[in-house]
Amino acid sequence: MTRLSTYFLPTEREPPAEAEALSHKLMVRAGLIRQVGAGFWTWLPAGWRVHERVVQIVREEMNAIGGQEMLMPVLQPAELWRRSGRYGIEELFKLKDRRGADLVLAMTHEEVVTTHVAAAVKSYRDLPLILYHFQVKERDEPRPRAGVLRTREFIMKDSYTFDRDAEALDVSYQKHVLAYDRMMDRCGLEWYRVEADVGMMGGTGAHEYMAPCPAGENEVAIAAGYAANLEVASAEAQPVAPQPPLAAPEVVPTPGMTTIDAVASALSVPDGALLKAYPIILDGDEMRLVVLRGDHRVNEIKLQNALGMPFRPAHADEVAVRLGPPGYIGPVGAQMPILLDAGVAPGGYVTGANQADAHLRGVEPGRDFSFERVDVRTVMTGDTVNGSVIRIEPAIEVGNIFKLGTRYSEPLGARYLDETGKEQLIWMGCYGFGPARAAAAAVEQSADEQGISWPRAVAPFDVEIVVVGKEGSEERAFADGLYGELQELGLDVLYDDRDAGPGEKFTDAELLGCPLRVTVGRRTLGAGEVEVQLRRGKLATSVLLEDAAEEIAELWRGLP
RNA sequence: CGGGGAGUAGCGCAGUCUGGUAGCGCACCCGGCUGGGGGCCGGGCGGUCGCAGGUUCAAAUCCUGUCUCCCCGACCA
Repeated sequence: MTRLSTYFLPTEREPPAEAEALSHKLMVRAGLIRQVGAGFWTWLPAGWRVHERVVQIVREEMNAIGGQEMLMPVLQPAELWRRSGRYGIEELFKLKDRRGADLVLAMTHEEVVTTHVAAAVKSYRDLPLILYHFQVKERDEPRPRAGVLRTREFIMKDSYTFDRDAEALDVSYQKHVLAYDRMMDRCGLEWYRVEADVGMMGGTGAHEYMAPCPAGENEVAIAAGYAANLEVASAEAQPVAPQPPLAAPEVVPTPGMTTIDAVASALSVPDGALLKAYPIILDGDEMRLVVLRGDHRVNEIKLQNALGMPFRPAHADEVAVRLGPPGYIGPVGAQMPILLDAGVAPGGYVTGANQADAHLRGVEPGRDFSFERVDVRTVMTGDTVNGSVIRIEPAIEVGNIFKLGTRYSEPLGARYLDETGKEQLIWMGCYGFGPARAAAAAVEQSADEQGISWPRAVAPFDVEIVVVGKEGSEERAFADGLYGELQELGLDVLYDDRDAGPGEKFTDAELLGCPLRVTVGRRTLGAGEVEVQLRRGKLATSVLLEDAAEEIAELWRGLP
């Protein structure tokens, strides 16, 4: 029953005052979603249709690679999470039942699915497996934001693969690459598959599926043939003008100049002619000096990955005691290992002199200090990969695929016997996909001044019929009939049969953004036609009354 | 967690400084006109001013506490 006169589609003329992101504003205005609390959202009927269309696409692609759909509970015993070592995670909602037993609201389902597999799988003959489900996930996010883009409760497709070894895991992973590529395409999104950080939980490889748009929370570095999350991106730095070489470093007075900017402008050299020293403390209280070009920034994720262990920036007093006055430190004479960033080309640089109010000029890496090469800087716009220039765009992470390895099979005891009767750990992968984010990304990428303009595959309805004419009129009668005919042709039709003005109906139709709008009014009816407008580009055409439904369906099939 | 902002009718807001009958636009309801881009006329409904305590003859307004929401940052296995 999708006559607008009886359908729950509360549209708003104005966006909520607190809304910032385009998708947030439009999805609320169009009557797709409503907020319940910080990070809690209701999907209204039309919004839920969008969500379910995305879900169906994901389901079909998962089934196509041999995925088996199931369902696991959100509420789980804390014990499982203690066993996997994830009970301490801040974002995990924890609660107690009436008997005082500790429970959690699951944020993903590795623990449960691995437990089942551990119990049931005995032999290499039982592998591989691809298990998945759509389920509510709960995360106590520090800061929910932007409508359904970042919420504390959301539905996610999670799949888990179980394989005999790393090579077999690669195969399962590759299947997911294929499935995910198709899901993103079918949702009508512009997207990139980017290299991603594997995070603290380890793992042996990860990609994220990113949909570029202004409201995105992630940044991706993109060049021809290259795409990576900025967190892990790597590229060639833009060169800086070489400085005249000196036989040995030379002290230059720089009173009060403790910033790159101040020193560079005092010496009339570009920022990139300086070397920046970033002192860090490792676990065992060891100090290291990370050295990179003055115009570059340390990427802490890359640095941590390069170190293979956590670190923290050194405090000012530690620097003063072990190296030199903060603001004037440098690699020359430093009594600690030096990590030199890959962005530093051979040549002479200006560095801190490890004494107050002085810098050194003509410092050459290798000649004046020894070092270990690392790649720990944040890539910038204009850097290059294989000669092509990097650009950086904000993007929404719609999905991610991740090789877990034995991270969960080990603590949860998921093992099997191989052909030789030897016990082996199962190799796992996990793969998430957020339908809500896919929907929001589609809105972000396709909206215009009038509202949403859905890709055909995820629109709440295929066609919206707008009838202009009062109850009992010839226009109404024709529109009523057309409504039925289009439905019989298999289209999802929204029929605006409200007793409202044409302006209001057109405005609402454009806000909701169904791919086709059919207008039935006296003007065209008299001419023996009805008007069909494509939401994208607002192109209007007319079709003859006799076979209007068939022609409209034909138009719809040809849409992107 | 740090910084900033906001809670008054369904939505968007004014009123708070300077205490004195709670307002505006849109939406909604009734009647009529209109019928291809939020049209017009007339008449209506709707609010414990986030919550609790305090000051006062009197509190949306002043004081104290508390809850909630938003934005920026941190964070986001």
